[in-house]
Amino acid sequence: MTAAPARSPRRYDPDRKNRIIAAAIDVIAEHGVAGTTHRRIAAAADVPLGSLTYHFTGLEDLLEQAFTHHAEQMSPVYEAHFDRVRGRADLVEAVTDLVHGDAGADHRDWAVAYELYLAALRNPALRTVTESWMRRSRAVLERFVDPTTARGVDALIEGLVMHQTLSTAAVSRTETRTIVAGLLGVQP
Amino acid sequence: MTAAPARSPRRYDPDRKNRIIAAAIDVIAEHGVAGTTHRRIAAAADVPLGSLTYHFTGLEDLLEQAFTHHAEQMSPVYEAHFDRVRGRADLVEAVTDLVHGDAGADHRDWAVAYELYLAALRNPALRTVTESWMRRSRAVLERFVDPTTARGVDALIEGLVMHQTLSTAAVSRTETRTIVAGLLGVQP
DNA sequence: ACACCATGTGTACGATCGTACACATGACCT
DNA sequence: AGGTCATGTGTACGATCGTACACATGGTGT
Repeated sequence: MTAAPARSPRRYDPDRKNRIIAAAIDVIAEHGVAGTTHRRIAAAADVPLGSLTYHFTGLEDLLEQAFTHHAEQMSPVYEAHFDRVRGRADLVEAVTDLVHGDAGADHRDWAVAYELYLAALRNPALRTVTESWMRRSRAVLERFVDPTTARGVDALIEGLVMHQTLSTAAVSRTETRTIVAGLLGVQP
Repeated sequence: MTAAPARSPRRYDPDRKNRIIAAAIDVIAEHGVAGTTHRRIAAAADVPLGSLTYHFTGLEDLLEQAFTHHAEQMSPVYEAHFDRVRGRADLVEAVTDLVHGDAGADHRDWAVAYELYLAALRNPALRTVTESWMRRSRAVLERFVDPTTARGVDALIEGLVMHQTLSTAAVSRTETRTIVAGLLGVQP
C-alpha cells in the first residue's frame, strides 16, 4: 500500500506543440469547431489542460495554427495528385478521383476544410489561410487550363465534394466523370 | 417616486413562436450555429428567456425548426428565379444572376445555408432538411437540362457561390457567365 | 360571468468552458 | 557541477450556457 503519489511525473516531450495541433484537427473533424474545447483537445493529445495555455495564447490562436497546419499539409497532397496529368483526358480522371476520395484526401479532411471555410467567414485572421489555399489549388489547375476554366473546375470540385460529403445517396463515378468532362469540353 | 414595479406586463403575442424562429435565423447568420444561444435569440426576438423553453423542447429543436423554415422559405424563391427561363441562354443568365446575388438570396441567406450544411454533417435530424433542399433545387434545373447536367450545374452553383462568399476578391460577372456557359455548352 | 389552462415571465441551479496562476522539475549552458 | 529558466502540471475562478420551475395573467369556451 504505497501512498501512490499519483503525481504524474514530468514528461520530456519535445514537439508537444505539434501533437497538440494534430489533436486539435482531430477534434475539429469529429466535433466541429463548435465542439472544440481546450479540454477535449488536451484529452486527445494526452496532455494536461494547463499545457494548452502555455503553448498557445488562447483557443483562437490554437485554432488558427491548427487550420494553417492542415491547409499547408493538404496543399502538397492536392498538388501531387495532379502530377501525372498530361492531357485533358488525364485531368478528367484526376478530378473524378479527387471527388470520390481516391486521392490523398478523405471525407475527414474535407470536413475540416469546410469547418475552416465557415470559421473564416467570421474570423478575418483565417481569411489568410483560405485565400492561400484557394490560390494554390487554382494554380495547380492553371497548369492545364486557362485561368477562367480553372476557377470553374475549382468551384465544381468544391461543389461536387460538398454534395458528396453531405448527401446520403452517393453519386456514381461515371456521372461525375461525365460532368467534369462536360465542363472541360472532353468527349467521352 | 412610485415603487416602479418594473414587472413587465404580460404581452399578448400570437405567433411569437414564428418571431423566435426568425430571430434564430438572424442570430445564426450573424454569429453562426456555434454562437447561437438561447439568450441571444431571446434578445433578438425581444422575448424573455423562459419563453424559449416553453415553445421549444430545447436548443436543438429550435435550430431544427429554424433551419427547416429557412429552407422552405428559400426554395420558392429559388424556383421563382428560374420561372422566366426559356432556353439555355436564359439559363446561363439566371445562374449568373444567382451566383452574384441578384436573385432573391443574398450573402446572408447563403451563409445560413452553409451553417445548415455543416450542422447536418453531425446532426442526422437535419439531413432531412438538406436532402429536401438539394432535391428541390436539382428538380428546378432538371426542367431545362438532363439529370446529370443538373447535378453538375447544381454543384457548380454551390461552389461558385461559396467562393464568392468567402473570397475577398470578387469574381467578375463576365467570368462567371463564361464558366456557366462552358458547362452548359452554350456559345457566347 | 367565471373558471381554466394555454401562454407569458423571472429567477435559480448545476455543468462546462476559457483562462490565470502558483508551483514543480529537469535539460541545457557556462 | 550547479544554477537557471523554458517547459510541464494541477487547480481554482468567474463567466456563460442550457434548462427547470414556480408563479402570474388574461383569452376563451361555457
